[in-house]
Amino acid sequence: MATSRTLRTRARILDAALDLFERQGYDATTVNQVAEAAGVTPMTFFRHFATKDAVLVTDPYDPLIAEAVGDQPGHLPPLERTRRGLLAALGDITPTEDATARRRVALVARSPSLRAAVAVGTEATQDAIVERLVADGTDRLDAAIAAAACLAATTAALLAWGTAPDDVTLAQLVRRALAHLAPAGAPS
Amino acid sequence: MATSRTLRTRARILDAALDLFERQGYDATTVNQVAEAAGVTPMTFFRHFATKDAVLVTDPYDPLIAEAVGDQPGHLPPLERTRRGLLAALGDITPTEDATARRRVALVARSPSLRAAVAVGTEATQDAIVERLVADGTDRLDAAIAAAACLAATTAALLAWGTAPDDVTLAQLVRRALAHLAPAGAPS
DNA sequence: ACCCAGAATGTTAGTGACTAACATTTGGTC
DNA sequence: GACCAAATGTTAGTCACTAACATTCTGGGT
Repeated sequence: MATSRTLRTRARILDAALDLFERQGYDATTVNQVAEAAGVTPMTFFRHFATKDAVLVTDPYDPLIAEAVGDQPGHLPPLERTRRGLLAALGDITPTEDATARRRVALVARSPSLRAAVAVGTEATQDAIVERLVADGTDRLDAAIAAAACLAATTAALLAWGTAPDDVTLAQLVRRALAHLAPAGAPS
Repeated sequence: MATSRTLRTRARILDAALDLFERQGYDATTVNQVAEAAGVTPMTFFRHFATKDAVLVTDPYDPLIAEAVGDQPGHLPPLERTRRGLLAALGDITPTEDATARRRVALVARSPSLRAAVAVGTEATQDAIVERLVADGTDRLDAAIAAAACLAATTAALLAWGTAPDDVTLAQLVRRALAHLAPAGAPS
């Protein structure tokens, strides 16, 4: 298969980008610099990552999250249903698979333009949740409000994790964030 | 004073932009087109609006909101304090001052790139709230979570308002959004 | 009416993210 | 060793945005 070469190139670009972004800042680093450091043409960079920020911002979790929300009891109000769904999907997440996750999040936390990119990505997740709730009869606006609030709290936790001490777990912070949205100091 | 000329030019640019954006879409419209339609140089466009999206996205409400949050009883949990503050600041808002508000919001609701710009703007509001809460002793992460959740719900209401029937009030939707975050079906 | 700062606009030239169309190389297969 | 297709390169362009400098207005004092 031809993917092995692809994967190696992609990894080289990613390494070079992470390195340069950390050393001189995201905004101060051009795609050309990253490409050159990776021994590659700028054009090739964009063939592997659709945008400059795509190197750092990726979230393929949408379908899982929407499913987890749908799995919660349908008689609950949308906010609580979403909250429990997110808790189920992310409450015990452990990004061991990707040791660079924290570096990426730390970079995102530092750059406004990157946080904007995260917001765009989050919107897709929000839409997925909304569609799932609407399918069960929830009013669209109510669903959007619930999803937006829960995801915003979760994102705040994610960004905080980027600059938190090493022994702090992402799952811990997410649980803490969602606990704030629990009905009146209620259980878990 | 020299501002009269400035205001007229700014208004011409704004009118031209709104018109073109509505007719051919935000992303499909270039700054050059807007400038030309306004009888002005692209450079002049940027002297009046720092970015292309600044024509549509502006929110000078940050200090008012932060103050309103600070005015709520300090013994309340941060989420409830923020919620009541936003309610006080926006719960009876009436954008009569600007008849184009709804057109602008409708445009924002249609374009992902514009929603990203809104997210960036909201971040400033969030920071203002967070600083105010932190000044009163709230933990920074808790403050960020509370502000993010409340503002996300509010933004969802704002975007919905853009495409809602004419007799629906922005204040109505904001109150509805924040009601979702009230502790256990509690009062107003 | 005249003049003159200073604001407002224009001009030119450039950077950086991204795209489209087409040419070239590379790696595995028969 | 020739062949096919994926991966990369090349070229040329668009668009948002910026900096430095030149020009034109506009209002206020004489």
